[in-house]
Amino acid sequence: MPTRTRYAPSPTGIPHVGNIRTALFSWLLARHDGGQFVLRLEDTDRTRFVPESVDGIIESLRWLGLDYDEGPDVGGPHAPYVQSQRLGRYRTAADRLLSQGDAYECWCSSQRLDALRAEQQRLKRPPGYDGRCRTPEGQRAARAEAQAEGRGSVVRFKTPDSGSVSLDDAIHGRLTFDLTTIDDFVVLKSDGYPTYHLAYIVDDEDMRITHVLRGDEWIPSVPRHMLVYGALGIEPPVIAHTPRILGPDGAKLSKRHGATSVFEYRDEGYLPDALVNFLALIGWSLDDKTDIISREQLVEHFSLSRVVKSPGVFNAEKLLWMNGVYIREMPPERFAAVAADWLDDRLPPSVARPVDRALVAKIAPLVQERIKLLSELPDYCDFLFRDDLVYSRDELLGKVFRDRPADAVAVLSETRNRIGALGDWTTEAIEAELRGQAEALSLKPGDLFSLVRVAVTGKRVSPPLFETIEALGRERSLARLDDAARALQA
RNA sequence: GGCGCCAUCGUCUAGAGGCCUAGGACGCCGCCCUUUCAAGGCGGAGAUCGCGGGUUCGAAUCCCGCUGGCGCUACCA
Repeated sequence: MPTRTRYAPSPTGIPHVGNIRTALFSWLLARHDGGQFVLRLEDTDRTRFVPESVDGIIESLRWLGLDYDEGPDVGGPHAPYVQSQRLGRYRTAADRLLSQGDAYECWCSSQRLDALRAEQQRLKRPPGYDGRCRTPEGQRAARAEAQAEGRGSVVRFKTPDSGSVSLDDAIHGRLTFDLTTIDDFVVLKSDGYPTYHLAYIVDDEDMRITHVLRGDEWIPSVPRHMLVYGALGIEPPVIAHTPRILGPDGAKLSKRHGATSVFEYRDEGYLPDALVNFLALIGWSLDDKTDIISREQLVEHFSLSRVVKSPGVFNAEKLLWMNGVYIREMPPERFAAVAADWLDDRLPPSVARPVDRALVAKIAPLVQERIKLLSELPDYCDFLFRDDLVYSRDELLGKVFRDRPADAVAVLSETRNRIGALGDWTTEAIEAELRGQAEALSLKPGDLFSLVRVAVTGKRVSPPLFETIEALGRERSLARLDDAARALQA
């Protein structure tokens, strides 16, 4: 039987890195085993449904490279892959439970249920359905009230009053639950939609899912699920409860900890491969020393047996470091292409589009080894693509020329003349000339270079100076030296 | 309150009785390299393996208890 896993998010918002990590594990497992990965939308809660989130889910998987073999937009042999389009399947299952006596119709109002719960809490008793509709008399009375008020019924699973059920979790090992504390739970809502407890089981069975991976916040629901599997005569798939991803304070990862959606990471300039690598290592490891691991290696080595049980804190600094590693490891041509696209998107509108790809190709290797985020690109090299530099007098002069601006002007003009007279406009020639000038003026090389750097780039931090000047070209470089000198005289 | 899950450096983790005077990585601190910024190299600090009992010649590793953190406790997933 081929391994089939699925990612079954409910379309209620933008994909969260926590959910995505579970999706990643599911994808890795399917790919490792040469099986299939399925996308299914669990949209049974009409009150929380956010239509746009469907595109977000699909786009986030696409961006991360987690391709699926079957899903709402690509179809497949078990279509439809959207729960709201499969209501008949759940109705059939619920009817079977009803006819078998494993479930019953419950007509209790939500007001009664709320009041019941409040009372139970007040008495410090475990909250739970009291079973009113479980008895013919109770049910008759409740139905009469409901029909008088025009309310419908739900289908409730009849949980045994005693005994226990257990699951051999692929990550946690054997989990056993005492049924005495489990109340009768709803499997079909009054609007005809199923609850998660019924829907996922029916769908996984229909779709031949062999391995279910989900967050460990689902563990408390396991006994209910085991009961449903049993009543429906379904052999449970392998079930694995994955550890959760926490924020730095140990609480659930949320917006106040920083970015939580994969799109935020994409838009900040993280690389999908870096995020995949990082996420894979929260809760899973290859060995005692591997931290940079390719997608292919991940697929080759992934195993549920190496997934840990304990929750992991999202270490944003490590992700940042890792992204830098991935940027540096990109083939230079590829980085240049990515950089050009990024600059096209992010450079100020005043810069002509599309950006000069040849220029990008020249500067890209120099910035590639200095940035950790693609979003640092514009700051690092915008000076190459615009000529409207604004000089800060303080930055231009620095500490060295602070009290002698006239000297700085003279130095700038000499630099202009020296490199203007250069025969070869090469990095080597420019460097030799500037070093010669520094020596002639008995200036520390760094002091001269800083001044020239700000003049040419407008910043104190830039890619290496000589290469930068070469890339800028003779004409533009000379003009900037002039501009900077003028700015100091103004 | 009830039920449950988890527990190794600040963080991600390695560790499945002796290989551990607990390894790697991020971060942090030095030094080196250096035209800025990075990157890189070298070195360092950092965990009495939550606590207490057992079992054993020997425990981070097995058992029990405790504590702490977290989760669930909806006609949400």
